[in-house]
Amino acid sequence: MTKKKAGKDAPALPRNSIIDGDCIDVMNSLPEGSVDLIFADPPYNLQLRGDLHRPDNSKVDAVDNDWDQFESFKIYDEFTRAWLSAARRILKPDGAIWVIGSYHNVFRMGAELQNQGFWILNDVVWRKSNPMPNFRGKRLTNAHETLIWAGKTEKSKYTFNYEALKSLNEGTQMRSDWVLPICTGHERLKNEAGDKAHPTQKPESLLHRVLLATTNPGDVVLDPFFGTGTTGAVAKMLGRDYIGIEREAEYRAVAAKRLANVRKIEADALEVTQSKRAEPRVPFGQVVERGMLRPGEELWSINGRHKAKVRADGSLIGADAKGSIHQVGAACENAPSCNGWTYWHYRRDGKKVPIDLLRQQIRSEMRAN
Amino acid sequence: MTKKKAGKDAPALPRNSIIDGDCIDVMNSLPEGSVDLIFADPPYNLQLRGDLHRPDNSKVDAVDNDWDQFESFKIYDEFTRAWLSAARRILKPDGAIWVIGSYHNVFRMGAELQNQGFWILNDVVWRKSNPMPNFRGKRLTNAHETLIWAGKTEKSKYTFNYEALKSLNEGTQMRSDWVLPICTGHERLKNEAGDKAHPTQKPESLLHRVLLATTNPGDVVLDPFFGTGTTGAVAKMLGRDYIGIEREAEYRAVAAKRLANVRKIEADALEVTQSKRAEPRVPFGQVVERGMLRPGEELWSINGRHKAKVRADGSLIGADAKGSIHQVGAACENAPSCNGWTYWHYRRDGKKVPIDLLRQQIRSEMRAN
DNA sequence: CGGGTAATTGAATCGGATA
DNA sequence: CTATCCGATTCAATTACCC
Repeated sequence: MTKKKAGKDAPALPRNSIIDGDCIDVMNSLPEGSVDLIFADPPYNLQLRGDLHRPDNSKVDAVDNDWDQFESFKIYDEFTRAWLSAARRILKPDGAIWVIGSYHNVFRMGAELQNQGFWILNDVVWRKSNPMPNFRGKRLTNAHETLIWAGKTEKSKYTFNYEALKSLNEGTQMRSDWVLPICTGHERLKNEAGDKAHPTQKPESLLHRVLLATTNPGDVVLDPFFGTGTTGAVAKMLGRDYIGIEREAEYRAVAAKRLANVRKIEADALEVTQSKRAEPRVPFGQVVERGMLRPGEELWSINGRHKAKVRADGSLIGADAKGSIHQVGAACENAPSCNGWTYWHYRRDGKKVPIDLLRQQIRSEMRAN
Repeated sequence: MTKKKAGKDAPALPRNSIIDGDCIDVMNSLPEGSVDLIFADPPYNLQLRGDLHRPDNSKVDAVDNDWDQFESFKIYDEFTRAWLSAARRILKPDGAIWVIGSYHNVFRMGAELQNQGFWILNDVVWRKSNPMPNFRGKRLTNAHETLIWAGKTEKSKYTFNYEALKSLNEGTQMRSDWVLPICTGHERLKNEAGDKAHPTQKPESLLHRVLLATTNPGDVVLDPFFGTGTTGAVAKMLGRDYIGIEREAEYRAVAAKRLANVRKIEADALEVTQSKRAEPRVPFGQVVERGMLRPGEELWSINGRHKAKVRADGSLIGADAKGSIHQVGAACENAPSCNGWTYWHYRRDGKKVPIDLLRQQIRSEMRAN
């Protein structure tokens, strides 16, 4: 009989399977110290009040599932403590965990990770390239989610494939902010009725980066909130073993079907070609924020016939119009449109300088990283 | 004895000054409910070791081997609880707070904000365009810090200059991820020895965006960890009043010198793009009263599919409904609500004109008095 | 099949004044 | 406190539809 770390009733690790049940119970039944990586996307505990409509009067399909309802922060904290503790037990000593959340829950998860002795390695920001806007104009567009990457302990010799991520990032060090689109189109799984199969399906690109960065082929990746199985699909594709835990039969069915169709990809095909980065858009407001032009300063038109004053919010106020550098320029010239960047000039040392020079300066700083 | 909100020893609010002392003591001495906005950049865990006392008042030794991680968090949490509680007391009912931190402390601050009843409005990622690289290649480049923006309570009617931020972003609404460079160059304050005057000086561009977004001219902005006074400098420049609390004499001296040299920008450059919500309300009945539309005249929906007749009391009567311009519009579109001003059009010279034009005319007459 | 336009949709803590 | 009414408010990406 082989020596094993778990109690005698602990089953062998059920690699590449989807387990039915509550994730805390299931994890407690698995052998201690047996999993290389855990990726967890738990309920966010959104506290939505009424309905929300878009400006075109269509209704936003909210996440109102029972599994996201908690009575209080205290109840949510107890839930977090329980599943994180169960997750920690089954991690190998050099194992690591990723959790993802929004401001509703991520601070509580992060604090509890620290309380339990996990060692935070990075927090990572998933910057969504196409987030849902803020329809009422009452807050900032909620354009990101936060991931936390933590080792089981401070001493854990965690896996980090530095070079792989560097090449993913066109040869420069991967940063803690990742720009990736949300999961839409064909990748978004639908049920028979044609509706989304799961309200919060994550994009495969996100898991691809996580698993490429922090696991090796053959590693065991466990996801306690498996949903429709994005973690499993990417793990299988990348030659890692997965274990999914999911208590909703409907999600398990979708995930099982999905996983059956996933092909492991060849090692040489793993290299991903990143799309070329477009020249970053620079709003004129940044020129003001950065103090390159001062609110109240005057700009002159390229022909010298018009002037306008810079305001603190990056808008201009001219003789007859106020608005963006483009709008006010167009109004001055009585033209349908105008490139404000080349139209407006400021004075330095008696010379007229196009504001586009300031934009170029910002862009070169951005490129320099 | 008159009833007042602050304790009897509470002084008047010391606007535009830098106060010497521990921020918890100082805030507790200020009048309750008197501050519009708090911006706080508290010290991190590690930096506190030499400065903090344990709950039993024994001094924490920086090189104390008994200092374990758990106790470190416990003491940091007590510190966070104390200063956040003091901050909350002096906020106006509709006040708000910003805190900034990294993964070392921001999760604990966020959780405590929620525990105390602050209502998180957004978490904001300051994405550094020029971060320090991770030299050892063991983790991701730590390229961001996290800010949390929270109202004093869920019900607080917080200030948010939506249009101004939209303007800063050249016409599209501002997102929760902000790309701004770190504080370097001539903006970075140096001491006599030529070293940086403060280890974590924040860029003015960051404060510019925060204050432009969530305060109005004349508001009181308090910073309990004032450091070299970036919050005060930007507040003064933008015509807001500041209160800085700082216990290190060296930082206070640098901040005082800095603030003396800050010029407030002119009032007209401070004006910011206004929301339509600020415009005075015009009842549709005024349009009829003033004879701009005659009772009996027909209006057409924006899509041309519905019509309705104007009645003498400023209500409409359509095919299936009667009532206000908004109610009849909503009924026509089978929508939960409708802005009748932009929905309904009248005919002049064969052209369809939105009735909102008539409202604008009335408003401009009101402005002219 | 192509090209252009319209429609759909996404982890959302999304009013405020007046009676 | 609740109920009612006015009226302000969206970005990127994909898919569907039409000619």
